[in-house]
Amino acid sequence: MRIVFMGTPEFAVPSLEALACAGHLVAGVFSQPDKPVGRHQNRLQPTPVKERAQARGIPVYQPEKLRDGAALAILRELAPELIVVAAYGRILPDDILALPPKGCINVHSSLLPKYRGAAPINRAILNGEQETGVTIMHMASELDGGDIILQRSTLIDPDEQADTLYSRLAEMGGELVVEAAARIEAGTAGRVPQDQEKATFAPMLSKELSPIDWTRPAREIHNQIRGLMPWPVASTGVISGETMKIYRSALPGQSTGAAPGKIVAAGKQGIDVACGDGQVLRILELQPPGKKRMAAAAYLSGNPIQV
RNA sequence: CGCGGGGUAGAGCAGUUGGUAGCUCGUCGGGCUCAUAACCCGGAGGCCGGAGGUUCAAGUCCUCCCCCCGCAA
Repeated sequence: MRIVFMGTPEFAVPSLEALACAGHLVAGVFSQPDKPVGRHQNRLQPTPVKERAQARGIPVYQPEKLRDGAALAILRELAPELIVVAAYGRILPDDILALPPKGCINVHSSLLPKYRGAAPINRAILNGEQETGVTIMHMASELDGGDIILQRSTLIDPDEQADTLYSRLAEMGGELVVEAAARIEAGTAGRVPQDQEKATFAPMLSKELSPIDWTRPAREIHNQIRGLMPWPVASTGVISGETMKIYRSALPGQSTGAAPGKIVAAGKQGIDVACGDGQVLRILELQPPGKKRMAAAAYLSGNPIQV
C-alpha cells in the first residue's frame, strides 16, 4: 500500500520500520520541525523519526503549520492510500483526515477509550494501573476518539518503569499497525466505536509532578517514581537537603512509626524513607545535582548518612 | 561559542596558604565463628581527563582542548 507516515519521537520509529519492512511503500514522512535540544541550544536536533526516514531514503516533511494549505498540497502530491500517525504531536485538520481513500489511522499507547492524550504510558503507571496496551484506530476530529480497529493489552509489572514500558509498547505498536494495515488493504478491518462514557484523559507531564510528597502512601510514591521516567523524574530533598532525582525504588513491605520523609535506614540495600501510610519506600537509584545517576549504595559510600 | 555543575584506586567522595595522594565500600589473602551481607588483621590497586605554561616543587596556580551531568522540551 502507498502510505504516508507521521510521527516524531522514538515511540513512532518501530511503527515506521515495521510498515516499511512489511513491504508497504512509504511515500513520505511527516515529523515535527527540528528543535534545539540538549546542551547546545544553538544547534537543531533532528527527530528520531526523521533520522530513521532519512536512513531509509524516504522524503521527510516538517511543516510548521498543517492548516495553511501547503501541507495538504504536499499530501495530494504524495497521494497516499492510507495515512498512519504515531505520536506525531499535531492535530490533523479535517481536510487532511479526508484525503486518503482508505483513511487515517493512529497508533496510540493505551487501551482506548482510557488515557486519551499526550502521556498515556506515564499516566497509566502514575495511576497504578496493572494493565495497559496499544490501540490502532481510525482518526476522528475528536482527539483519540475514533473507531477502534485493533487493540492488544499487556500487563504492567509492579516494578516496571515508564521508560521500559514505552519501548515495549512501541514495539507492540509496530506489530499491530502492520496487522491493521493488512486488514485495511484486504478490506477486513473492523470498526468498533469507542464507549465515549468511559473516556479518560492523560495530559502532558510537567516538572511540577516531580517533587515527592512523603505524606502520601508508599505505593503511590513508588508509582510516581516509576511513572515519571525518563522525564521529568521524581525528586526529593530529604536525603541531603539538595534536590535530587530519584530514578528507582522498591517497596520492601516494612512498617515504621517514623514521621513521613524521615530516613529510617541507609545501607547496601538502599535508602529507606518513611511514608504517610507508615510503610517504607526504598530508594535504589538517585542522582545528586551535577552528578551522574548512581545506586543509592554508591552514593552512601561517599556521602554517609547517620540514621 | 545559551546558562550552570563535574572529571582523583573497580564504585562513591575528601584533599587546607603549592611541599611524600587519603576516606568509605568493593576486591584479594589471613583470622574469628555453627554461620554470615557481621567483626578483627594484612595486601593489591592511581599518567589526579588530556596538552602546554609558571615554579626548586603542581591534584592544587595560568592557558587551550576532550568527555560527563543539570537547566530547556
